[in-house]
Amino acid sequence: MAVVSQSRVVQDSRIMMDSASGRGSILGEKRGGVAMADDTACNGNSRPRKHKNEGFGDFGKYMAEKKRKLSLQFQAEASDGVRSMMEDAKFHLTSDGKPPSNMDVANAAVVHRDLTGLFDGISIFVDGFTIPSHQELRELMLKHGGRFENYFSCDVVTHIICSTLPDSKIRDHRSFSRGLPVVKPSWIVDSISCGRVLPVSSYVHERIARDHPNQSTLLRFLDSTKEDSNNCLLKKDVHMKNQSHNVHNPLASSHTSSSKKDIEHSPVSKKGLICDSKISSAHGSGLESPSEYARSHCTLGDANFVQNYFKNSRLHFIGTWRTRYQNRFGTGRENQDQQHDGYSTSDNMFRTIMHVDMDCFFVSVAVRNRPELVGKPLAVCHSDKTKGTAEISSSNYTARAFGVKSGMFIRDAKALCPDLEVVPYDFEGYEQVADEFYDILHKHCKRVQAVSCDEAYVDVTGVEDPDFLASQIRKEINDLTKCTASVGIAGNLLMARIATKKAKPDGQFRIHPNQVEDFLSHMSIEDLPGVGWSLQERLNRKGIYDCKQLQAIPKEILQGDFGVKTGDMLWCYARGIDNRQVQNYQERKSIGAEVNWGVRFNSPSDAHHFLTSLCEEVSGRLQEAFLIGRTLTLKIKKRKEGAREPEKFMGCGSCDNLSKSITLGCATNDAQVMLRVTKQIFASFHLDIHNIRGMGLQVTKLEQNVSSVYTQGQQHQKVLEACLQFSPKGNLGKKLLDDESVHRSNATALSEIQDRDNLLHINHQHAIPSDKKQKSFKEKKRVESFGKIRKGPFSGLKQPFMSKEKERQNVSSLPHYSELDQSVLQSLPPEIIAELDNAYSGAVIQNLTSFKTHVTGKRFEEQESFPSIPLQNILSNTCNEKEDHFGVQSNLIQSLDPKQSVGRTQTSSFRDGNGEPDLSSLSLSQVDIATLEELPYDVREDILRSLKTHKSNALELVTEVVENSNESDKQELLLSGGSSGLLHCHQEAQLVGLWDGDPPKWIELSKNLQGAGAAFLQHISKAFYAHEHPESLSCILRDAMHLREFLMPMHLDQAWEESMSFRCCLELFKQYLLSKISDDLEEVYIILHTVKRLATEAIFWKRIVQILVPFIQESVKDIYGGGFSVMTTGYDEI
DNA sequence: ATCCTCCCCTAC
DNA sequence: TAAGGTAGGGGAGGAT
Ligand SMILES: Nc1ccn([C@H]2C[C@H](O)[C@@H](COP(=O)(O)OP(=O)(O)OP(=O)(O)O)O2)c(=O)n1
Ligand SMILES: [Mg+2]
Ligand SMILES: [Mg+2]
Repeated sequence: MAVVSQSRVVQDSRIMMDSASGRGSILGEKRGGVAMADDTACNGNSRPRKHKNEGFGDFGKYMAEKKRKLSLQFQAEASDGVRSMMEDAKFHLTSDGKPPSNMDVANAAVVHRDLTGLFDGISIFVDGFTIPSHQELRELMLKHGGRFENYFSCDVVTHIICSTLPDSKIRDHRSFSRGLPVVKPSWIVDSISCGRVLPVSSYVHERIARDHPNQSTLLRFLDSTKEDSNNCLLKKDVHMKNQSHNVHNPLASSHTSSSKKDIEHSPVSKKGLICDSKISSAHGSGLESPSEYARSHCTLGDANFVQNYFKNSRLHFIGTWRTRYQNRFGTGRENQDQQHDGYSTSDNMFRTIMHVDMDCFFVSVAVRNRPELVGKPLAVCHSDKTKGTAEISSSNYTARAFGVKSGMFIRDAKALCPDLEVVPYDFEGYEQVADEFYDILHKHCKRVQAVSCDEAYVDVTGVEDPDFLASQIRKEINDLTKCTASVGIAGNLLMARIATKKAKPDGQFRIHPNQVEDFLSHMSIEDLPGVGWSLQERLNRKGIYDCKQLQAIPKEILQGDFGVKTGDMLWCYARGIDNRQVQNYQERKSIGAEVNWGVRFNSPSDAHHFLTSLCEEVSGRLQEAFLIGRTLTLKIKKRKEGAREPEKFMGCGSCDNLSKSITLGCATNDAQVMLRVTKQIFASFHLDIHNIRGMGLQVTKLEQNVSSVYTQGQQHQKVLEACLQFSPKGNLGKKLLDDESVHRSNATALSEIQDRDNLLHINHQHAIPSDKKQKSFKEKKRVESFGKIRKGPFSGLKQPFMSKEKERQNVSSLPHYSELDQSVLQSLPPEIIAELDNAYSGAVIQNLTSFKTHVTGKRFEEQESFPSIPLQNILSNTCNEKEDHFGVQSNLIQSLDPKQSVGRTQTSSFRDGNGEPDLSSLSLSQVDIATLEELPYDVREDILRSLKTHKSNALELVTEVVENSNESDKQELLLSGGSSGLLHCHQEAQLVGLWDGDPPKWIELSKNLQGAGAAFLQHISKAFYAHEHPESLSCILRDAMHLREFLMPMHLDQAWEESMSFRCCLELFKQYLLSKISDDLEEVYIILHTVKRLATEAIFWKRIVQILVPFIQESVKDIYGGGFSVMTTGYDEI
């Protein structure tokens, strides 16, 4: 089931069409454009400065340092009062807070010998995740006379370095390595240790060596041209680990913000914008093959283009900053009051809002320790070329006096200000200063809304002297970061923001309520936040230039002209009204990645490779956020007809934007699933790949990925199996078999499973690839899901049951695709779909797409992209079963919700119409809790999982269930993690009553555990015994903390979230905290904060917190009522 | 009315 | 030579 919507061709309004953008008006009002049209840049005496590559590549080091600091800081707080231990801890730390790394070893060797020329003539390109890291390898190479290439070019690079090689990488290297040796990083480390360059032979990756023995030119050609490259995408074993999510390093600037303001402030008058002569004369294809240099810096020359690009993109840095911030400081959602949305929602309360923004942030960071630059006009930019098209990221106030602004091309900036000095990017510096900045803000107030890495709103309502607080904060920022910040203070976010503008640089400004009107009446509309290039144009066209004029327009008119909300916004803002609240936390609604620079393809396989990178990138980000999503949107920038190679180097130029989306029946974060869908969308465009200038992938309809922890993993599998196989009288079987009619809902819920059985036991075994041993965790999960489904003993109920005999017969061959019930297919979890899809080489997803497309009456324009199997086959084949399937399901719905007869829940709507059996289309409110709670846990779990659950929805529902449960059920349900009832499993049974006995049961249990949490458990076991009479977990924890660095699982295997040790840790805390909630809330508080601190350092703990906090919060709510928050902030306040 | 998709706009 | 990303708000228009 997939919805495919039709694409539309859209004009790009954001990225300026080079200098030609001035023509935007031709295209109507949605033109954003800027551009200094003047090509004849002044040839000022710029002092060329070698900055390139100096500022980046070291982000990891900052992160390590940050980690170390956090460690120490944590230590100080966690062991508070235990000074001597703290000293101990410090003593144990190495310089970077970790055990000595390979690099340390290598460095140690250097001390003894002069190896500065060791790697003379050797130039490496590092591919993917390595140990030592990319950055460390770079340093090692540079230090020892070698070269380090950020981009792959077979002309320069002599060795490719990489650690682990997923299949996909092998393929990449075949086409990209051009016969160069692909060696392990230890070759470098060992060579340094030995003081000579060791032969690569023992460091070569065998698989590449085997697959790819010194490829001849001919072979290479064949390899890269065979449409085999297409297939290879299907087979890629996607490993996310070497993604670039943690990377943040880079530079860049965009034309983006140049939109309105640049026009306004540009020395070139608005009407004076000049057409790009190249464009106006363009008649040819507009396609020029990139120069050798360009080639090596675009998608054509770099197998890891996406990753490398992001490492250097400033916009990527600021765009992804928020995620890193939340990972460090937590979501802060605990502090969220109830929301006031909208600009005009009435809110009587008088507030005091502070807006804090660093002055010319990137420049300030660069200048921190370079006093010699003070006073000069400065800009942060990748390039210092007088004719360059690199963008200015930030300029200082001296340079701004010349008109130099963010987003401007360097050549234009140089034209305005020939003395402009360029300083390089320093992404780790920005990250560090931002951390310090927020540390200070958090220290003063817990209601902080992070706008960006250099900017935040703070609600300081109730503070007696906000001006003093502002000066205090500014001083602290300046002292700590050596950068200046400005502060605006007012009664709402809008006015505070405006006040900051007035305050800059290095100042503060307060707008009292009675000054608002005065202040605004003199203000141009484009200075209103929210009014960009487009709105400004539209307003100007109506003769409106300042707020006073805007105020004269009745709200209804504005709403008619600009839309209800926008009109409201304009009306309110013109009067200084803004009732938005300071929001600590905002739930993420989409995750995406796009690249619109350096994108050039020569063959479909280039494009497919790029799509693969995008999918891996997005999949990785989803996984890091523990999210899955249902809708994939592919966005493509296509060279506009007649547009030439852009003026901006490797830019996308003037483009049409195409976009199309597909909604899956089941949310996913699997790169392979995403890739198939994405490739399908891509194919449907039928583009000449030469015209593609940019692509992006976005995932929406996000849900929390609970399945990775409980529902679809091994545990759940075992529960079901145990229940079905060994306990026919257990909940599940009993209710069903004993009393069908009474427990109809049970049966119907199970019918879903059963239907899957019908579908899957035909093929579940052959669907499992033979090379299981190298299969990923996900693969394993799928395998087990199949196992679960085939075990169903309820086959006699309604559907024909396939005997074990027949089952076996079918092992060797796939049933014809048309034998599969499409409607059942749709309701399968993504893992299973992916598995089936693999077995049918992509036909499943393709057909799900068409199925839904047909059913909803939408059509693809591009028929060819559609499956070869006639729709009738699918429908006719499934007709009978569908009746049952849907009928049964609708029974479930009805029984769940006897009161409501919402259209969707009616039987008929399931039978006819779109035939969508998707439980997820139900809203939670349609589910009758009373019925639900009668279900056995397993069934309940299935239903909950089927329901559309984003974030805490599932939890809320479960909480409701819990509230209505009897005490023992409640305890059990709670213990099992909120949304899963897994305690029947014998393994799970071990996790019950972890604190029973003396010593508590977990001590014994932890002895036999391995994996992520085992080290932690064993350490606190020791701490437990070290205490004569341990009175609380918090004191055990505190004493164990000085060994904290050993408690941080560094290498999590893929199944860590389901490992016994992880679950044991989780249960340990859950059960303990539960027992403390009623009589020792302080203990609960301390524990949660301690764990939350650990969470800043390791994903293991982050996950613990993610599960633990909402869970405990709910329980606290049960006992103390709402409004009682266990967590105040992510960083200790109070 | 309300939802959904496909955009555009805005901000950093 | 260069690194034009990311996410939310919201409007138009169609389906229900
Ligand atoms: N088009 C843009 C806008 C901003 N930034 C980066 C560089 C800025 O330093 C940082 C913060 O953006 P601000 O809007 O706060 O601008 P500055 O801090 O540079 O200047 P100001 O003093 O006006 O705040 O984001 C960028 O790279 N490109
Ligand atoms: Mg700033
Ligand atoms: Mg800012």
